[in-house]
Amino acid sequence: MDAPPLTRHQRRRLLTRQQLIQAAVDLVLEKGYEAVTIQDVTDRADLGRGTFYIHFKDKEDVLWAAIQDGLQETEAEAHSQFQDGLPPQIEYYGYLNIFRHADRNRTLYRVMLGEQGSAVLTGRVQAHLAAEYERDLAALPQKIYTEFDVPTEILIQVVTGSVIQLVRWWLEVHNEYTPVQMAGMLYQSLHHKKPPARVGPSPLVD
Amino acid sequence: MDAPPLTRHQRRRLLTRQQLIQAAVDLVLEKGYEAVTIQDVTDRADLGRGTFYIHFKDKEDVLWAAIQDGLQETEAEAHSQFQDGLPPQIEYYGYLNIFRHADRNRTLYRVMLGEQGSAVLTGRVQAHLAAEYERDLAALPQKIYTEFDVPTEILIQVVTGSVIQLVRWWLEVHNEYTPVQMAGMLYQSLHHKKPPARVGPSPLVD
Amino acid sequence: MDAPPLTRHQRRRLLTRQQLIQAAVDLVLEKGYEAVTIQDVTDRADLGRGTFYIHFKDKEDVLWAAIQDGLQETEAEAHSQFQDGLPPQIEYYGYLNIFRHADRNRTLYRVMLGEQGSAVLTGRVQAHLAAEYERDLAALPQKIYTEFDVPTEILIQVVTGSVIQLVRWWLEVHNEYTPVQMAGMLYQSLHHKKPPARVGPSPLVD
Amino acid sequence: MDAPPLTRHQRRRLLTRQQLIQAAVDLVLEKGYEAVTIQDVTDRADLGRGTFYIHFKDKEDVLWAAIQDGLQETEAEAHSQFQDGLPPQIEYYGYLNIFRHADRNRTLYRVMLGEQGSAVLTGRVQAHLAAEYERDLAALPQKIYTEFDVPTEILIQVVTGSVIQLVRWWLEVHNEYTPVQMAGMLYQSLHHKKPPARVGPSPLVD
DNA sequence: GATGAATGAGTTTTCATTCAT
DNA sequence: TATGAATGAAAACTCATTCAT
Repeated sequence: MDAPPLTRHQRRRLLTRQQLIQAAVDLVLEKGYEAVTIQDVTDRADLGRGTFYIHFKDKEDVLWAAIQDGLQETEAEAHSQFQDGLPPQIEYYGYLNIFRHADRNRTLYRVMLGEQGSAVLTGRVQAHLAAEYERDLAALPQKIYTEFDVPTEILIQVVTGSVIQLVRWWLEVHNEYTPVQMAGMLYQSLHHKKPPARVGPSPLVD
Repeated sequence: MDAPPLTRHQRRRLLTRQQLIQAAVDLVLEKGYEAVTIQDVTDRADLGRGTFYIHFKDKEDVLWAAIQDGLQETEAEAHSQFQDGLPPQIEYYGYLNIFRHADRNRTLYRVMLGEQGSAVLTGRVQAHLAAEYERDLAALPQKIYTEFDVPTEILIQVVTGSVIQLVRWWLEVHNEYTPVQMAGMLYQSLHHKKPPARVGPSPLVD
Repeated sequence: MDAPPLTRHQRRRLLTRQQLIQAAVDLVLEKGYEAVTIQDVTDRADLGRGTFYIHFKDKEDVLWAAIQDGLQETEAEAHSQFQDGLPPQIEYYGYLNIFRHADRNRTLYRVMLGEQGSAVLTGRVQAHLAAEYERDLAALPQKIYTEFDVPTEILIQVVTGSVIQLVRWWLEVHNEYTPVQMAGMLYQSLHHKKPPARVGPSPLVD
Repeated sequence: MDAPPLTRHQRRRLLTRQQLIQAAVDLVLEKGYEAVTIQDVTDRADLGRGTFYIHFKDKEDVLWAAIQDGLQETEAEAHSQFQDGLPPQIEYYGYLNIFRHADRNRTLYRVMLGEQGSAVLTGRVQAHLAAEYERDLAALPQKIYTEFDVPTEILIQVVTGSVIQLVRWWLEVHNEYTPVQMAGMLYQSLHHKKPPARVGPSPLVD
């Protein structure tokens, strides 16, 4: 976990890569996935045409790189929060984590999930979330939702479908809801229970 | 509702149009929205290049035409069913109607909702469903879901997100669930109640 | 063998094709095979960029089309000459036929055989000549050259190698030899016999 | 002829150069002259991109260097053989020398003469052989071939064309002929005489 | 209305080459 | 000397669209 010492060459390479990713994400949000060309990206990043191909294969490749960075960060945050035991109503905190991360990375999330993005990439994000959710469910001691005999695979689709659509709507449509409110409303809608009361000063405050 | 008598010319024109729509939908499912070209479509439909432009403006235009036909048919079916009063658990029958129609138009629904389609078009489908759902909700005498103080706009996102994702999953992943089972499981997941028991021979049997 | 009546469309298509072939051959002679681009060709033929791809796959494709036309014509001429019996010293007339045709199609032959052309295409020409020569040898009543027990496959290489190199040299280097002289000298070199004397007015005069 | 003592630096430099030449020749045989890029060469030689330009100007430059090495070696061998007087049927030994050297450098010769190579380079090889042959002819006391009054310049083309085509064929097509057999058959074909009988143990045995 | 040859703008992609390390 | 990231010019190639028939 030590930060590996990077040569100047490597640092330069990494910077160029980040510039390309940033330019690609911004442009997709502005013009829509299909309308963005590789040339747009290199122009925006102020790099030579060929430089793109040193780092990425095509448009999908850059964006998937951007998305993976985002997903990884979300997960890392989630896992770091619950190192000493899971609270009841764990799902609520899962939702909250997603809304918070989306709030801090609005551009990326709109590209990941929105109409400006690519159906293929959104599909991959959904599949990724579904897999992660399934893993988390399997790790839980008590089974949730099972009172209704609905198979896990179905529940996963319902939850991921709801979450993704709600985040998309939240980021696209003008509204004043906070991440805490959004997570609470989603929790209520799906679980038919009040979300945990906010008590005292907390690291989870938004 | 009377079938208007068509001239030979009109019938020929309509046939050409249908051939283009069918070719476009099939090709999008096979190669993905982005990869399909107008030439692909006319080649598959066995028509001249220019013929396309007599009927449609561009790729999006044909597919949106296909989708609108599909959506219109789904709604027509739904509304014809409940002409003499709404049953309790009306939502269940709404879900069921969608799954049934999707079952009979698998290719079209996969193009409408799946990864092969276009994010823009799927977005429009979602917006369409959301608007329709909102209309239906407003028309209902009793408010549903309101016990939890979740605003309608949020509920609409949760429901449409769930429905779309579940239909998508159902059509893409191999599974043996029937439309009745799917609607039932979705109803349970969202409403936390058993779906209506199936009683006797019924026009709603799948 | 009737000339098929061509529609105006087909005639136009054929003309465009010929324009592309002519432009390609001329340009290869001027700049060399490798240096010629598709754009050069369409510019020279005064046609749109994309038109090329309606007719040909790539550079090699146009040139091979040109070459095949040339080879076909040479063969047709040869076969039309000897319809009523083969003269003695038949090889001489074969050589003569080639030099005459090359003389009338200097540009094409220089592209086919010369340094400006492509090694791949020249290889194909050689293979074509070799195959044709083998066919002709097999059809001859008396065997030639066999006094030395050199296998046919070897002789074919010696003859085609000599012919091609000699035609190439003749077309590239400034010299005043006529086709009849060239054929005579080649015949002497390979067969160690005087070529047939030229007697009286003859359709074979150059 | 003394081996000059090389510094460590010079030895390293020479090795790099040889690696580039070897990589270039191998790649041309594999993919064809046109398809090979400088990057292919440096990748295959496991060297940095820029290194190429320290040693060579371009693709043609490396290959011509390789070819010159080959030609020089062939000539050196030829001249070392006949230091104490020319045998009769000297041409036979010239042919044999070429086939032997080609046999020991099959890859290089296929690149030099074959379809995978460049028409320009093959042209240069032919010109080189022709010049050398002309020099050798001029040095001979007795004139050969002149019984037929064929000018030397023509004979040179016939001989070099035959030799090159025969070597090319021999290396490309599967066959079991030895260099001695090939030289003998070529000698018979061109000179219409038996090649010299092989007598006793000899340094010329293959 | 249907056809399909021709168009040429727009993109992707490759590659030789440079240059700071 | 060797490196390899970056460059950007140059080509290939595709495709939507037009238009004469």
